[in-house]
Amino acid sequence: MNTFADLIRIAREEKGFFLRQVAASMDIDQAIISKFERGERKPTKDQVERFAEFYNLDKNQLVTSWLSDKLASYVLDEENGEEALKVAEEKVKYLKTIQHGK
Amino acid sequence: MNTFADLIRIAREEKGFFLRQVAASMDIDQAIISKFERGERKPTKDQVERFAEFYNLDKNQLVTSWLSDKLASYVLDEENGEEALKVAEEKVKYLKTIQHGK
DNA sequence: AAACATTTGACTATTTTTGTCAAAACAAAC
DNA sequence: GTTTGTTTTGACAAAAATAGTCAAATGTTT
Repeated sequence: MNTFADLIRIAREEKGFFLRQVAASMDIDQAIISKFERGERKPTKDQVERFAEFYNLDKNQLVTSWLSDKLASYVLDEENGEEALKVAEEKVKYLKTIQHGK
Repeated sequence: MNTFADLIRIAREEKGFFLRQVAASMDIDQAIISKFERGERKPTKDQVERFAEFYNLDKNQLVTSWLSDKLASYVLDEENGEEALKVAEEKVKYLKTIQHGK
């Protein structure tokens, strides 16, 4: 259950990069990357995919981590958050059957 | 597994109101309510709560329906949507334990 | 304290979401 | 088939949320 923030920070430290270097390579302001690594800001999906490529991380895993972070923070202060997440799963399953069988 | 749209449309029809009447009572443009009832637009949380009051519906149930709609449509076209919803549940549970024990 | 890395915060830009309005579409009655 | 009444559509404006930029502040090592 890793956060996106932890995953990219650990990946960077393992490779021994400085923020400045990653920022230059990926063409993203280093202040923003710093915020990504502390979960203060959420990247776009495109950026997530580029991080996966840059650090050679599994793309699906990283996207799932990022997306679940967003969902969790989105519903965290909602009284019905957990219940809504469960119901949403059912709705997604249902909606997908419709899409397929259209 | 009802959508917010269905719930408020059915509630209105049961009470025999016209959009115009609901719009006037709730001070929301009737075009928007029409879109709410077809799921074309999502109301704010405040509006959801006002709908619950206006139609005498269970507030928690209506909010959950609305929130799960939003989550479902949010992840519907994401490859990792369903998995992310599950992971998000775990993250929410975890984050709440932290909040409590702070 | 010098040199270098990271974090913070104020500000702007961009994107997404919401609101307004008038006209178009639909339906029933006559 | 036109009048009356309801709902839907779509173009546009307003507001809110999210993302990006930059310089200064903070932290760390030597």
